[in-house]
Amino acid sequence: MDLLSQSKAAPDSNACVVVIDDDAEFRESLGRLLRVVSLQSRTFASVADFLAAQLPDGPTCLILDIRLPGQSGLDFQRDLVTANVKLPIVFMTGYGDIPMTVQAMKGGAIEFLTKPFRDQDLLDAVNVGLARDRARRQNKAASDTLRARFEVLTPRERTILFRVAEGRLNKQIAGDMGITETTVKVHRSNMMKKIKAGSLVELCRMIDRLKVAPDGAETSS
Amino acid sequence: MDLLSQSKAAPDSNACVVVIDDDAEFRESLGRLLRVVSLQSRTFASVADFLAAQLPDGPTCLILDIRLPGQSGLDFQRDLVTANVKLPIVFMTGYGDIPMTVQAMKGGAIEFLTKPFRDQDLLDAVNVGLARDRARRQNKAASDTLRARFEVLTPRERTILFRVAEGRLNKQIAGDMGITETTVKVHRSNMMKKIKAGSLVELCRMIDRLKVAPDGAETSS
DNA sequence: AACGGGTCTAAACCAAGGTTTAAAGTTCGA
DNA sequence: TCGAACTTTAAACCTTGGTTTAGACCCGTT
Repeated sequence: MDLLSQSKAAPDSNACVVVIDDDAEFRESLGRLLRVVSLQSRTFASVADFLAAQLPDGPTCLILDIRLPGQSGLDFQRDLVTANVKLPIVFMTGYGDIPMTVQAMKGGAIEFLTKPFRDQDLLDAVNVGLARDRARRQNKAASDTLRARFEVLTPRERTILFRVAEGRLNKQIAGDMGITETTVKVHRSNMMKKIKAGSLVELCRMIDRLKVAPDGAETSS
Repeated sequence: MDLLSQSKAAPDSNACVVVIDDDAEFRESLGRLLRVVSLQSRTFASVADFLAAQLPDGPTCLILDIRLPGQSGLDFQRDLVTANVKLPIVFMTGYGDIPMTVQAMKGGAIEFLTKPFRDQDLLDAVNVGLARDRARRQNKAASDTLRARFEVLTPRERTILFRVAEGRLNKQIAGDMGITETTVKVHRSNMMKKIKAGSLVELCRMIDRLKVAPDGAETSS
């Protein structure tokens, strides 16, 4: 969102492609290819090297070789899934087989390319990956601000929030909780202000978003 | 997900596994295996044979050979995706390669098994497929009844429904449409009865479901 | 021409939501 | 112990939502 942010079509200001491959020449070749299409890239020889650096803060796509010194690409993918890190991954390999491919794709890989591959195939996959990560980040950002607002609610305000989201009336909520309707109204009013919901339907959608993405998970198309 | 898993939870009365493979002996062998775990199956030698029959009406999972007389398994998958038929597919093949695998998995396949495979691997995949189809059917059934109710709404009732779902007040809707608040209230009331929404939050969720699944699509986990 | 469905409205009424003011009890940490 | 945050309530008031009754108009079909 800066002054020069994507002049017009420019898909991203700070998108970054991370290449992990143990072949130095190949890494450089990929870096050049990406530069041609105006994509930043950072290259590493191993997973360990990548982990030693820090994650880019913009939309990111991983290009991973399957066979790597130390941890393999597939192992790394499994770790990322376990750690709930949803980086899009494009796999490359010279020595792949079908079970590896299935595992990679089940793990959510964007593409599984066998070397040698056409440059365009890689670029297409990277663009899909970046688009997916962009969408995921926007989604996550929205969920995070929502969660932050939810955190400041008092216990009473939270329970009333959920009752309201169930469609219960103030009167019913008051009965459920053993307090008066006035009190419910006060809590409800404070809750709506804190969570910045302008209407009941807005609140409803906020709640549903909170419930769907309890820890940053999401369903990308 | 073990061999006897059905005996206890009995996940389905009328689940059906459809096997399409040109090897008659193999078909029969699969049929026996499925019968052991109490799964109905129907076998076909080709896609054409399957299409000539009619789709089972319960939860279904397809087991497809890649290489088939006539249309190949991958072609058939592509057609199903195009036709928006979301049957879960488990692929089997004796002569697969990585691009095929990638295409199949991108197309939403549950599994891609290379012959020979372990019985348990197939059964696991079939159970995942059936579970997914079961969930999809439930989802679709709910969306369908909702859509049916939406269809009986008059044009006025529909526009008011959407305005309400945007969080607009009766007064604002009246202003937007150039009619009185009383009229809005009447349409709104009739609309709520016809669509069987007991509260505003219920309506809100109904609308969101209609919008998310405009033609039976859905996001399975 | 008669009928039904859809649209529109007024008037009157009741229920539910929302705000404000003012006050008081609890709990917990500084 | 003091203060801050949380919780609770009454009372009064206003807005919004929802229903009913009764009537009117338009339009297409029978």
